[in-house]
Amino acid sequence: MENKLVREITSMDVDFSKWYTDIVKKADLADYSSVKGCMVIRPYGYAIWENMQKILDGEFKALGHENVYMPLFIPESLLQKEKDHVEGFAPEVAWVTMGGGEKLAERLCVRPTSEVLFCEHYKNIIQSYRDLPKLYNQWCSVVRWEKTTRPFLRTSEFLWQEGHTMHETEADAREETLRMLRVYENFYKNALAIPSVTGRKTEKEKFAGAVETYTIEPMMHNGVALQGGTSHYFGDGFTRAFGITFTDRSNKLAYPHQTSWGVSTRMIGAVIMAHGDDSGLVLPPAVAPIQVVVIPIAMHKEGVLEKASELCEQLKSFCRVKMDVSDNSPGWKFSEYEMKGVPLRLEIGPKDIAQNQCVLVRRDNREKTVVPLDNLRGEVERLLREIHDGLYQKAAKNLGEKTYTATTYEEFLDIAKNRPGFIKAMWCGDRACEEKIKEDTNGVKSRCIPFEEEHLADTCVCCGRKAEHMVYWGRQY
RNA sequence: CGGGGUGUGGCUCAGCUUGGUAGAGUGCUUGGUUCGGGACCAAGAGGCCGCGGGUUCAAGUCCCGCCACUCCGACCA
Repeated sequence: MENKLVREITSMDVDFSKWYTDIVKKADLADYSSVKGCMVIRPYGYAIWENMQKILDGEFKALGHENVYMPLFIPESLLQKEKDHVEGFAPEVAWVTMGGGEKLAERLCVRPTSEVLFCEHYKNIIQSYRDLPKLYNQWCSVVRWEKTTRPFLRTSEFLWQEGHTMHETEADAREETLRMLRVYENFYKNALAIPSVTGRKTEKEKFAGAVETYTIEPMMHNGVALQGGTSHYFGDGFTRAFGITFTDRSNKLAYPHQTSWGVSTRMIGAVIMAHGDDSGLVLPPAVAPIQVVVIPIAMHKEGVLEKASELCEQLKSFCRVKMDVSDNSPGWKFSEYEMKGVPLRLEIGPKDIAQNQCVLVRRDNREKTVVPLDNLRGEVERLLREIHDGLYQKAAKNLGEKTYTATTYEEFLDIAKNRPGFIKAMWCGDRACEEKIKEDTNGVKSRCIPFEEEHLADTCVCCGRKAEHMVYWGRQY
């Protein structure tokens, strides 16, 4: 990478946190608001979210899911129907106690997640096995009263989707749980160009009320993990608590098996921290609001604007494009769109026009390609694909290089202290070891038990007893 | 929730030690010249100095309280 061209952005090696918030602000993704812990998502940031939504929504629907909308408020009595669930969420919910100037008979919480609302509704509409599966999803915002917040990564209110499904059998529900995890994993890979470690959460880390929680854990540039999406299998715990029954194929009453799964605007944070550099944001083409920015050079010269507009029209037929005809100098524009992470820049000036060509510059590595105009579409499509692949490979390399193996506790503590990243190590299955590790390392937690475990040793890295599983460990946002 | 830091035109900050007319750079507006890596000239607009109290003839500056943001921990998607 050349010297950074944007002075205002703090270098990521100097202060990664500052670098992150600088990008959020300088790339016009979000702004602070007067509501503590809440942010304004600005048009450029929201456009990224809309692209993410569009792709995921299509995947959900292709698998038979239907979108619905549930209420914002949950009566206290409803939230309390499932014991583990309420214990998990109660500490971080916001309560409404007044309405129209009068104290409410029962206070309402602002939804932190909507399991109980879906259950209440499913109770009314499920009678027979013929009504199953029920595959609902909603796009909405939820509120969790966080103590410390950071734009996109952790805000008091955030946008997300939550899928809630009901199934006839445990096997169906378990299959759905894993199916949706795969949807997330593929989305991270194919749309966000972010590789991740996936697997099952330990008892200690799983969702409040779930039987199993599966997770996708991408690694950020600095080696810190971000819980990127989760998919839960609930068994029939909620359906029993809510009295949701159906008549099964043998004419007996049965409880359906349930799942839920969600991803949030946190994914924007993941994109920033997985791909960004000292010049700003770097967006994967699939979700970039602008995929190609057209910069006319020497706009006042005859024919330049006309040619640039013509190219713009041509590009519009197959990608998202913007032309900047503002009065700023070309150099200013180069920096501006690098800061905003636009994957490809197209420069067109008098010299190019004379030779019937233009210059394409990649955001990720600043590589310039001179392209004959006859071949513009092919080259743009090729470069966008290569940028995606390049970003994925770079992130995969980072994940590989920052994943360590520990077979002794000394080794484990040494890595945890000195090398940011994931640690693969054996574990006995005892929660006490997770707690001890977290305490001894000042914050390293189990990320997940991967689907394909390696046999690294016979004994738990922490206590020395017989090992049950291989676990990925790491710090998280 | 504990510990630190910071709040002054849109943004980045100086001024505070030692109280005495509100500053710079950048951005913005208008006009002109420029244009292949953050161009230049000229003229303008823009400030309850985070909020509230106090001390003083006089507070951006000193004292007390609060709030917000931010970093490091604890907690959590």
